[in-house]
Amino acid sequence: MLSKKQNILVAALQLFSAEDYHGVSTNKIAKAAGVSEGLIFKHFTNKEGLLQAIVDEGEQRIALMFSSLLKETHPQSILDMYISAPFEVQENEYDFWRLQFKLKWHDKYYNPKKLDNIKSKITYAFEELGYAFPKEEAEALIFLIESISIGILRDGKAKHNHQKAFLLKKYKQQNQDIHDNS
Amino acid sequence: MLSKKQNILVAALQLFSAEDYHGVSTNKIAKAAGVSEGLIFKHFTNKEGLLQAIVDEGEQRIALMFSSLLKETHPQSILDMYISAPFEVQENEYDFWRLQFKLKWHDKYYNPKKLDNIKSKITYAFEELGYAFPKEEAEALIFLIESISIGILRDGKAKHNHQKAFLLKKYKQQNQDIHDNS
DNA sequence: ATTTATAGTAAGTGATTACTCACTTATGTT
DNA sequence: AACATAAGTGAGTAATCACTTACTATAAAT
Repeated sequence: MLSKKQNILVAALQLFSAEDYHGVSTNKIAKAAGVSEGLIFKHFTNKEGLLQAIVDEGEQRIALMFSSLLKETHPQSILDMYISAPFEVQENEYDFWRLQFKLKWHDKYYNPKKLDNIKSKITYAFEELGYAFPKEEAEALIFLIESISIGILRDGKAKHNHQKAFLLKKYKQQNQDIHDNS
Repeated sequence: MLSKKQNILVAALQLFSAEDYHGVSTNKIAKAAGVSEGLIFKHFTNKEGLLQAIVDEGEQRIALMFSSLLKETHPQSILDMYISAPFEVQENEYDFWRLQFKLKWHDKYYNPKKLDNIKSKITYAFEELGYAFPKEEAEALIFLIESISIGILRDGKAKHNHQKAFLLKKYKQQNQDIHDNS
Protein backbone atom coordinates (compact mmCIF):
# COMPACT_ATOMS: atom_id res chain seq x y z
CA MET A 1 0.00 0.00 0.00
CA LEU A 2 1.17 3.47 -0.86
CA SER A 3 1.54 6.38 1.51
CA LYS A 4 -0.89 9.26 1.16
CA LYS A 5 1.91 11.41 -0.15
CA GLN A 6 2.51 8.89 -2.90
CA ASN A 7 -1.22 8.71 -3.58
CA ILE A 8 -1.16 12.43 -4.26
CA LEU A 9 1.79 12.10 -6.63
CA VAL A 10 0.16 9.27 -8.55
CA ALA A 11 -3.20 11.01 -8.86
CA ALA A 12 -1.60 14.31 -9.85
CA LEU A 13 0.56 12.65 -12.51
CA GLN A 14 -2.49 10.99 -14.00
CA LEU A 15 -4.50 14.21 -14.04
CA PHE A 16 -1.70 16.49 -15.21
CA SER A 17 -0.98 14.13 -18.10
CA ALA A 18 -4.60 14.10 -19.22
CA GLU A 19 -5.58 17.76 -18.83
CA ASP A 20 -3.57 20.91 -18.66
CA TYR A 21 -2.02 22.27 -15.50
CA HIS A 22 -4.59 24.98 -14.84
CA GLY A 23 -7.41 22.62 -15.74
CA VAL A 24 -6.54 20.33 -12.84
CA SER A 25 -7.64 21.83 -9.53
CA THR A 26 -6.09 20.89 -6.22
CA ASN A 27 -9.58 19.89 -5.15
CA LYS A 28 -9.76 17.37 -8.00
CA ILE A 29 -6.34 15.98 -7.14
CA ALA A 30 -7.28 15.57 -3.48
CA LYS A 31 -10.46 13.71 -4.34
CA ALA A 32 -8.67 11.43 -6.80
CA ALA A 33 -5.99 10.69 -4.22
CA GLY A 34 -8.48 10.21 -1.41
CA VAL A 35 -6.97 12.81 0.87
CA SER A 36 -7.91 16.20 2.19
CA GLU A 37 -7.00 19.15 0.04
CA GLY A 38 -4.89 20.67 2.78
CA LEU A 39 -2.51 17.72 2.78
CA ILE A 40 -1.30 18.64 -0.68
CA PHE A 41 0.00 21.93 0.67
CA LYS A 42 1.49 20.30 3.75
CA HIS A 43 3.63 18.08 1.57
CA PHE A 44 4.32 20.25 -1.46
CA THR A 45 3.88 23.86 -0.28
CA ASN A 46 1.81 24.81 -3.32
CA LYS A 47 0.42 23.45 -6.55
CA GLU A 48 3.59 24.19 -8.46
CA GLY A 49 5.64 22.43 -5.80
CA LEU A 50 3.59 19.34 -6.51
CA LEU A 51 4.32 19.53 -10.22
CA GLN A 52 7.99 20.13 -9.48
CA ALA A 53 8.08 17.04 -7.27
CA ILE A 54 6.62 15.01 -10.12
CA VAL A 55 9.18 16.43 -12.54
CA ASP A 56 12.06 15.69 -10.16
CA GLU A 57 10.93 12.12 -9.73
CA GLY A 58 10.69 11.93 -13.51
CA GLU A 59 14.28 12.94 -14.08
CA GLN A 60 15.49 9.99 -12.03
CA ARG A 61 13.11 7.69 -13.84
CA ILE A 62 14.43 8.80 -17.23
CA ALA A 63 18.03 8.47 -16.14
CA LEU A 64 17.29 4.93 -14.99
CA MET A 65 15.53 4.08 -18.22
CA PHE A 66 18.49 5.08 -20.39
CA SER A 67 21.20 3.74 -18.08
CA SER A 68 21.49 0.43 -19.91
CA LEU A 69 21.72 2.22 -23.25
CA LEU A 70 24.52 4.43 -21.94
CA LYS A 71 26.43 1.38 -20.74
CA GLU A 72 26.22 -0.36 -24.11
CA THR A 73 29.38 -0.15 -26.23
CA HIS A 74 28.54 -2.14 -29.34
CA PRO A 75 27.53 0.49 -31.94
CA GLN A 76 24.84 -1.56 -33.68
CA SER A 77 23.30 -2.53 -30.34
CA ILE A 78 23.14 1.12 -29.33
CA LEU A 79 21.06 1.96 -32.39
CA ASP A 80 18.86 -1.12 -32.04
CA MET A 81 18.19 -0.40 -28.38
CA TYR A 82 17.40 3.22 -29.00
CA ILE A 83 15.02 2.47 -31.87
CA SER A 84 13.27 -0.18 -29.77
CA ALA A 85 13.10 1.96 -26.63
CA PRO A 86 9.65 3.51 -27.16
CA PHE A 87 8.21 0.05 -27.81
CA GLU A 88 9.57 -1.29 -24.53
CA VAL A 89 7.63 1.22 -22.45
CA GLN A 90 4.87 -0.33 -20.33
CA GLU A 91 1.38 1.05 -20.78
CA ASN A 92 1.16 2.03 -17.13
CA GLU A 93 4.03 4.40 -17.77
CA TYR A 94 2.23 6.23 -20.57
CA ASP A 95 0.87 8.93 -18.25
CA PHE A 96 4.38 9.68 -17.14
CA TRP A 97 5.66 10.07 -20.68
CA ARG A 98 2.67 12.05 -21.84
CA LEU A 99 3.42 14.59 -19.13
CA GLN A 100 7.10 14.66 -20.09
CA PHE A 101 6.27 15.54 -23.69
CA LYS A 102 3.67 18.07 -22.66
CA LEU A 103 6.12 19.86 -20.41
CA LYS A 104 8.48 20.34 -23.34
CA TRP A 105 6.43 23.39 -24.21
CA HIS A 106 7.15 24.98 -20.83
CA ASP A 107 10.60 26.56 -20.88
CA LYS A 108 10.63 26.26 -17.12
CA TYR A 109 10.52 22.49 -17.08
CA TYR A 110 12.29 21.77 -20.35
CA ASN A 111 15.96 20.96 -20.01
CA PRO A 112 17.56 20.33 -23.44
CA LYS A 113 20.79 19.13 -21.82
CA LYS A 114 18.98 16.12 -20.41
CA LEU A 115 19.42 14.32 -23.75
CA ASP A 116 23.03 15.39 -24.33
CA ASN A 117 24.67 12.20 -23.13
CA ILE A 118 22.28 10.10 -25.16
CA LYS A 119 22.96 12.22 -28.20
CA SER A 120 26.70 11.74 -27.92
CA LYS A 121 26.18 8.01 -27.47
CA ILE A 122 24.14 7.77 -30.67
CA THR A 123 26.64 9.97 -32.47
CA TYR A 124 29.41 7.65 -31.38
CA ALA A 125 27.49 4.67 -32.77
CA PHE A 126 27.08 6.34 -36.17
CA GLU A 127 30.75 7.27 -36.19
CA GLU A 128 31.82 3.70 -35.53
CA LEU A 129 29.48 2.43 -38.21
CA GLY A 130 31.14 4.69 -40.76
CA TYR A 131 28.32 7.11 -41.49
CA ALA A 132 29.43 10.27 -43.28
CA PHE A 133 27.59 12.69 -40.96
CA PRO A 134 27.27 10.99 -37.59
CA LYS A 135 26.17 14.07 -35.68
CA GLU A 136 23.39 14.88 -38.11
CA GLU A 137 22.34 11.26 -38.33
CA ALA A 138 22.11 11.13 -34.55
CA GLU A 139 20.01 14.27 -34.35
CA ALA A 140 17.70 13.01 -37.07
CA LEU A 141 17.24 9.65 -35.41
CA ILE A 142 16.54 11.24 -32.03
CA PHE A 143 13.95 13.51 -33.58
CA LEU A 144 12.40 10.61 -35.42
CA ILE A 145 12.16 8.42 -32.33
CA GLU A 146 10.68 11.32 -30.41
CA SER A 147 7.89 11.68 -32.95
CA ILE A 148 7.23 7.96 -32.95
CA SER A 149 7.06 8.01 -29.17
CA ILE A 150 4.41 10.71 -29.33
CA GLY A 151 2.55 8.65 -31.92
CA ILE A 152 2.64 5.59 -29.68
CA LEU A 153 1.34 7.55 -26.71
CA ARG A 154 -1.57 8.72 -28.82
CA ASP A 155 -2.46 5.62 -30.88
CA GLY A 156 -0.80 2.73 -29.05
CA LYS A 157 2.15 0.53 -29.99
CA ALA A 158 0.31 -1.64 -32.49
CA LYS A 159 -0.13 1.19 -34.97
CA HIS A 160 3.61 1.83 -35.07
CA ASN A 161 5.15 -1.63 -34.98
CA HIS A 162 5.86 -1.62 -38.70
CA GLN A 163 7.94 1.53 -38.26
CA LYS A 164 10.08 -0.20 -35.68
CA ALA A 165 10.77 -3.06 -38.08
CA PHE A 166 11.46 -0.62 -40.88
CA LEU A 167 13.91 1.45 -38.87
CA LEU A 168 15.76 -1.54 -37.46
CA LYS A 169 16.28 -2.73 -41.02
CA LYS A 170 17.22 0.71 -42.33
CA TYR A 171 19.89 1.22 -39.70
CA LYS A 172 21.52 -2.21 -40.04
CA GLN A 173 25.27 -2.48 -40.29
CA GLN A 174 25.07 -4.17 -43.69
CA ASN A 175 24.15 -0.84 -45.26
CA GLN A 176 27.12 0.97 -43.86
CA ASP A 177 29.04 1.22 -47.14
CA ILE A 178 26.28 3.28 -48.71
CA HIS A 179 26.29 6.08 -46.21
CA ASP A 180 29.46 7.78 -47.36
CA ASN A 181 27.86 9.49 -50.33
CA SER A 182 30.29 12.36 -50.87
CA MET B 1 -7.05 48.30 -38.97
CA LEU B 2 -8.60 45.10 -37.68
CA SER B 3 -12.14 44.67 -36.44
CA LYS B 4 -12.62 44.07 -32.74
CA LYS B 5 -13.64 40.52 -33.52
CA GLN B 6 -10.33 39.96 -35.25
CA ASN B 7 -8.52 41.62 -32.36
CA ILE B 8 -10.00 39.00 -30.07
CA LEU B 9 -8.90 36.16 -32.35
CA VAL B 10 -5.36 37.50 -32.60
CA ALA B 11 -5.02 38.08 -28.87
CA ALA B 12 -6.51 34.69 -28.02
CA LEU B 13 -4.23 32.88 -30.47
CA GLN B 14 -1.20 34.52 -28.92
CA LEU B 15 -2.28 33.69 -25.37
CA PHE B 16 -3.46 30.16 -26.08
CA SER B 17 -0.17 29.37 -27.78
CA ALA B 18 1.85 30.61 -24.83
CA GLU B 19 -0.12 29.23 -21.88
CA ASP B 20 -2.58 26.41 -21.55
CA TYR B 21 -6.27 26.76 -22.26
CA HIS B 22 -7.45 26.96 -18.67
CA GLY B 23 -4.57 29.25 -17.79
CA VAL B 24 -5.87 31.92 -20.16
CA SER B 25 -8.91 33.67 -18.72
CA THR B 26 -11.48 35.45 -20.85
CA ASN B 27 -10.67 38.53 -18.81
CA LYS B 28 -7.02 38.33 -19.90
CA ILE B 29 -8.03 37.88 -23.54
CA ALA B 30 -10.37 40.86 -23.41
CA LYS B 31 -7.69 43.10 -21.93
CA ALA B 32 -5.09 41.95 -24.47
CA ALA B 33 -7.56 42.57 -27.30
CA GLY B 34 -8.69 45.93 -25.92
CA VAL B 35 -12.37 45.00 -25.76
CA SER B 36 -14.92 44.33 -23.07
CA GLU B 37 -15.11 40.77 -21.80
CA GLY B 38 -18.75 40.49 -22.83
CA LEU B 39 -17.92 40.96 -26.49
CA ILE B 40 -16.08 37.66 -26.55
CA PHE B 41 -19.34 35.88 -25.70
CA LYS B 42 -21.33 37.95 -28.18
CA HIS B 43 -19.11 36.77 -31.01
CA PHE B 44 -18.13 33.27 -29.94
CA THR B 45 -20.88 32.14 -27.52
CA ASN B 46 -18.36 30.81 -24.98
CA LYS B 47 -14.65 30.32 -24.39
CA GLU B 48 -14.57 27.05 -26.26
CA GLY B 49 -16.34 28.62 -29.21
CA LEU B 50 -13.47 31.08 -29.40
CA LEU B 51 -10.91 28.29 -29.48
CA GLN B 52 -12.98 26.45 -32.07
CA ALA B 53 -13.05 29.56 -34.27
CA ILE B 54 -9.27 29.76 -34.06
CA VAL B 55 -8.96 26.08 -34.96
CA ASP B 56 -11.33 26.46 -37.92
CA GLU B 57 -9.36 29.42 -39.23
CA GLY B 58 -6.23 27.32 -38.78
CA GLU B 59 -7.47 24.45 -40.93
CA GLN B 60 -7.87 26.77 -43.88
CA ARG B 61 -4.46 28.26 -43.23
CA ILE B 62 -2.82 24.85 -43.23
CA ALA B 63 -4.64 23.77 -46.39
CA LEU B 64 -3.39 26.93 -48.08
CA MET B 65 0.16 26.36 -46.90
CA PHE B 66 0.36 22.88 -48.39
CA SER B 67 -1.58 23.62 -51.54
CA SER B 68 1.53 24.27 -53.63
CA LEU B 69 3.11 21.06 -52.38
CA LEU B 70 0.02 19.07 -53.34
CA LYS B 71 0.11 20.55 -56.85
CA GLU B 72 3.75 19.60 -57.38
CA THR B 73 4.30 16.49 -59.53
CA HIS B 74 8.08 16.20 -59.76
CA PRO B 75 9.04 13.62 -57.09
CA GLN B 76 12.33 15.18 -56.06
CA SER B 77 10.73 18.62 -55.80
CA ILE B 78 8.04 17.21 -53.51
CA LEU B 79 10.64 15.97 -51.05
CA ASP B 80 12.70 19.15 -51.26
CA MET B 81 9.66 21.31 -50.69
CA TYR B 82 8.46 19.26 -47.77
CA ILE B 83 11.85 19.21 -46.07
CA SER B 84 12.18 22.97 -46.53
CA ALA B 85 8.63 23.75 -45.42
CA PRO B 86 9.29 24.38 -41.70
CA PHE B 87 12.12 26.76 -42.62
CA GLU B 88 9.82 28.81 -44.84
CA VAL B 89 7.45 29.66 -42.01
CA GLN B 90 7.49 33.33 -40.97
CA GLU B 91 8.22 34.14 -37.37
CA ASN B 92 4.90 35.91 -36.97
CA GLU B 93 3.24 32.57 -37.69
CA TYR B 94 5.02 30.78 -34.88
CA ASP B 95 2.17 31.34 -32.41
CA PHE B 96 -0.20 29.72 -34.83
CA TRP B 97 1.96 26.64 -35.23
CA ARG B 98 2.73 26.37 -31.56
CA LEU B 99 -0.98 26.16 -30.88
CA GLN B 100 -1.42 23.56 -33.63
CA PHE B 101 1.18 21.29 -32.07
CA LYS B 102 -0.17 21.81 -28.57
CA LEU B 103 -3.67 20.86 -29.67
CA LYS B 104 -2.37 17.52 -30.92
CA TRP B 105 -2.67 16.31 -27.36
CA HIS B 106 -6.40 17.09 -27.30
CA ASP B 107 -8.31 14.30 -29.03
CA LYS B 108 -11.10 16.78 -29.62
CA TYR B 109 -9.06 19.03 -31.85
CA TYR B 110 -6.68 16.50 -33.33
CA ASN B 111 -7.67 15.22 -36.74
CA PRO B 112 -5.14 12.66 -38.05
CA LYS B 113 -6.78 12.60 -41.47
CA LYS B 114 -5.69 16.18 -42.03
CA LEU B 115 -2.26 14.94 -43.12
CA ASP B 116 -3.49 12.04 -45.24
CA ASN B 117 -3.23 13.74 -48.61
CA ILE B 118 0.25 15.02 -47.80
CA LYS B 119 1.27 11.55 -46.71
CA SER B 120 0.13 9.99 -49.96
CA LYS B 121 1.95 12.72 -51.89
CA ILE B 122 5.22 11.98 -50.11
CA THR B 123 4.65 8.26 -50.53
CA TYR B 124 4.17 8.81 -54.24
CA ALA B 125 7.45 10.69 -54.41
CA PHE B 126 9.36 7.89 -52.72
CA GLU B 127 7.72 5.35 -55.02
CA GLU B 128 8.77 7.29 -58.11
CA LEU B 129 12.29 7.61 -56.77
CA GLY B 130 12.55 3.85 -56.41
CA TYR B 131 12.71 3.50 -52.65
CA ALA B 132 12.07 -0.03 -51.40
CA PHE B 133 9.56 0.96 -48.71
CA PRO B 134 7.92 4.19 -49.86
CA LYS B 135 5.11 4.16 -47.31
CA GLU B 136 7.45 3.68 -44.38
CA GLU B 137 9.90 6.21 -45.77
CA ALA B 138 7.08 8.73 -46.04
CA GLU B 139 5.91 8.15 -42.49
CA ALA B 140 9.43 8.46 -41.18
CA LEU B 141 10.08 11.68 -43.06
CA ILE B 142 6.81 13.20 -41.88
CA PHE B 143 7.62 12.31 -38.28
CA LEU B 144 11.09 13.69 -38.66
CA ILE B 145 9.93 16.99 -40.13
CA GLU B 146 7.33 17.28 -37.40
CA SER B 147 10.00 16.99 -34.73
CA ILE B 148 12.22 19.51 -36.48
CA SER B 149 9.27 21.90 -36.70
CA ILE B 150 8.79 21.65 -32.97
CA GLY B 151 12.49 22.25 -32.50
CA ILE B 152 12.36 25.37 -34.66
CA LEU B 153 9.39 26.72 -32.74
CA ARG B 154 11.34 26.30 -29.54
CA ASP B 155 14.86 27.34 -30.52
CA GLY B 156 14.48 29.26 -33.78
CA LYS B 157 15.46 28.40 -37.33
CA ALA B 158 19.15 29.10 -36.99
CA LYS B 159 19.74 26.17 -34.64
CA HIS B 160 18.30 23.73 -37.18
CA ASN B 161 19.59 24.97 -40.51
CA HIS B 162 22.30 22.31 -40.69
CA GLN B 163 19.59 19.64 -40.44
CA LYS B 164 17.84 21.08 -43.44
CA ALA B 165 21.02 20.90 -45.50
CA PHE B 166 21.71 17.39 -44.25
CA LEU B 167 18.25 16.11 -45.10
CA LEU B 168 18.15 17.73 -48.52
CA LYS B 169 21.40 15.95 -49.30
CA LYS B 170 20.31 12.66 -47.79
CA TYR B 171 17.14 12.54 -49.82
CA LYS B 172 18.70 13.43 -53.18
CA GLN B 173 17.85 11.38 -56.25
CA GLN B 174 21.47 10.38 -56.81
CA ASN B 175 21.22 7.99 -53.88
CA GLN B 176 18.22 6.20 -55.24
CA ASP B 177 20.05 2.99 -56.23
CA ILE B 178 21.06 2.35 -52.65
CA HIS B 179 17.58 2.27 -51.22
CA ASP B 180 16.56 -1.10 -52.53
CA ASN B 181 18.45 -3.10 -49.96
CA SER B 182 16.52 -6.34 -50.05
C1' DA C 1 -38.98 58.40 -39.42
C1' DT C 2 -39.21 54.24 -37.31
C1' DT C 3 -38.06 49.72 -36.85
C1' DT C 4 -34.61 45.92 -36.68
C1' DA C 5 -30.37 44.11 -36.02
C1' DT C 6 -25.72 44.16 -34.77
C1' DA C 7 -21.59 45.87 -32.15
C1' DG C 8 -20.21 47.10 -27.94
C1' DT C 9 -20.02 48.04 -22.80
C1' DA C 10 -20.11 47.93 -17.52
C1' DA C 11 -21.59 45.83 -13.76
C1' DG C 12 -22.94 42.19 -12.10
C1' DT C 13 -23.77 36.53 -11.05
C1' DG C 14 -22.85 32.00 -8.55
C1' DA C 15 -19.35 28.73 -8.75
C1' DT C 16 -14.66 27.51 -8.34
C1' DT C 17 -9.89 28.63 -7.52
C1' DA C 18 -5.37 28.08 -4.75
C1' DC C 19 -4.34 28.40 -0.35
C1' DT C 20 -4.67 29.07 5.07
C1' DC C 21 -5.72 28.13 9.68
C1' DA C 22 -7.04 25.98 13.85
C1' DC C 23 -7.31 21.70 15.15
C1' DT C 24 -6.85 16.39 15.88
C1' DT C 25 -4.42 12.06 15.36
C1' DA C 26 -0.48 9.23 14.95
C1' DT C 27 4.58 8.30 15.48
C1' DG C 28 8.41 8.15 17.51
C1' DT C 29 12.33 9.87 21.35
C1' DT C 30 14.20 10.71 25.55
C1' DA D 1 4.97 8.86 30.87
C1' DA D 2 5.92 13.08 28.78
C1' DC D 3 7.00 15.63 24.95
C1' DA D 4 7.97 16.95 20.35
C1' DT D 5 7.19 16.46 15.60
C1' DA D 6 5.04 15.00 11.52
C1' DA D 7 0.61 13.47 9.18
C1' DG D 8 -3.83 14.57 8.34
C1' DT D 9 -8.42 17.02 8.38
C1' DG D 10 -12.33 20.29 7.40
C1' DA D 11 -13.99 24.58 7.34
C1' DG D 12 -12.87 28.62 6.06
C1' DT D 13 -10.75 32.84 2.82
C1' DA D 14 -10.25 36.50 -0.87
C1' DA D 15 -9.65 36.35 -5.54
C1' DT D 16 -10.73 34.83 -9.87
C1' DC D 17 -13.44 32.09 -13.09
C1' DA D 18 -16.78 31.75 -17.24
C1' DC D 19 -20.71 33.74 -18.27
C1' DT D 20 -25.18 36.89 -18.07
C1' DT D 21 -27.82 40.80 -18.12
C1' DA D 22 -29.38 45.35 -18.89
C1' DC D 23 -28.05 48.78 -21.32
C1' DT D 24 -26.20 52.25 -25.21
C1' DA D 25 -24.43 53.45 -29.96
C1' DT D 26 -24.32 52.76 -34.82
C1' DA D 27 -26.15 51.90 -39.01
C1' DA D 28 -28.76 49.65 -42.55
C1' DA D 29 -33.74 48.43 -44.11
C1' DT D 30 -38.56 49.36 -44.55
